[in-house]
Amino acid sequence: MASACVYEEKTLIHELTQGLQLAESLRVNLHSPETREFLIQKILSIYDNALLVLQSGVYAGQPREPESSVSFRSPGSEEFEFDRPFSGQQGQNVTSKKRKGSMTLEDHVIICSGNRLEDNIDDGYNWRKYGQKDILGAKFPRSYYKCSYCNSQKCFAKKQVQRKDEDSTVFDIAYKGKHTCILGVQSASPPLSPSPQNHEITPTFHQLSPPNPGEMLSNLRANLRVNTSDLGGYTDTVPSSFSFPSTSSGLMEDHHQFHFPNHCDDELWQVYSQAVISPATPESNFFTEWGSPPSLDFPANLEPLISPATTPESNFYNSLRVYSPPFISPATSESNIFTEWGSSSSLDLLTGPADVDSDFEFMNSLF
DNA sequence: AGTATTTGACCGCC
DNA sequence: GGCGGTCAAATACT
Repeated sequence: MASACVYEEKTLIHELTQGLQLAESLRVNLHSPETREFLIQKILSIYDNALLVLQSGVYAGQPREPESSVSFRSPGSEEFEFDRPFSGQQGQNVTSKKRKGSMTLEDHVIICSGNRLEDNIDDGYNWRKYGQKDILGAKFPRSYYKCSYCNSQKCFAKKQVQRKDEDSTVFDIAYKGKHTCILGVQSASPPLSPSPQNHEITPTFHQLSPPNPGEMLSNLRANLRVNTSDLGGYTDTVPSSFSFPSTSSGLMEDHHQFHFPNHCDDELWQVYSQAVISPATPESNFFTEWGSPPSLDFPANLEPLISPATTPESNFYNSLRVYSPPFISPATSESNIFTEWGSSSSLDLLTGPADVDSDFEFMNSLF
């Protein structure tokens, strides 16, 4: 734990230092709306990351008591279990005294979705709603979803979606169980470049091994689509759906945050998505071996820049930042940014505005 | 007609 | 007994 704390401290310092630099850049670039917005988002993300590190308790040396539904556990903790179907549907926890359905295998995601409806939150999997419940003390009901392939493929992945009281544009999504379906994964990741391992989530502890970065981004590429059909109206329903692997594995509880700046109200072709995933387990040091950015086969119009976002010595998490020019070939009418990651990765993804080449170069220079 | 969603009832944990 | 999670019949949608 001591060494972990050192790493976390370095991560914090790195993040905050970067935030400082970005704030400085912001001051210099106040005149450029796009750059300004980008920098603000980056700074906010950095603060989010830093807070997550602090809140996780590992930095402070003492595990945080799980607050409400967000908690972090390591593979070594007792509550870490594998390959147990979610909920009491089968097998009903013989030993656990916990409330039915309160299994700890969860990924928690907080989504700032602008004005999107929860229906529009597309994480790449196919879900069927099977219940809705008013929760005591919550302003909005909680929706319960299960994988559409729960019957045909015995896939017991589930998720709960709850709109936040404080901010109705924010959804707290709890993923439980893991996808064992093939179709679900395939639909989530259309195989542009077929790679069998991309379409299967192996329900074993091996999921904690680092994903192949190239693979990861290949999936990302395969699912980068820009919605062109819904952008016509300056409506408040921004069509920037996104995807994330629902349950990286269900092996640990992670806390991810997604921010969806709602810019389409103002600028038609500006599609801006940013995802920040911050694994919380101190053991997430699987990616530290990424010495250099993976070689990627991105189409010319995507040409992302990839860089390790944290210092190599940081084992708390690593991020991969992907910047892509704004006009990702709109082959389909959906925006679907999908990534696949292990439990301990972090991925920043940003699709920039259309006419900001100079800003883009500037952003590139930041990393 | 087949599929998805809604919603009241039920179950089990606390 | 209260509450959260799930089931399943009814309903809506395609």
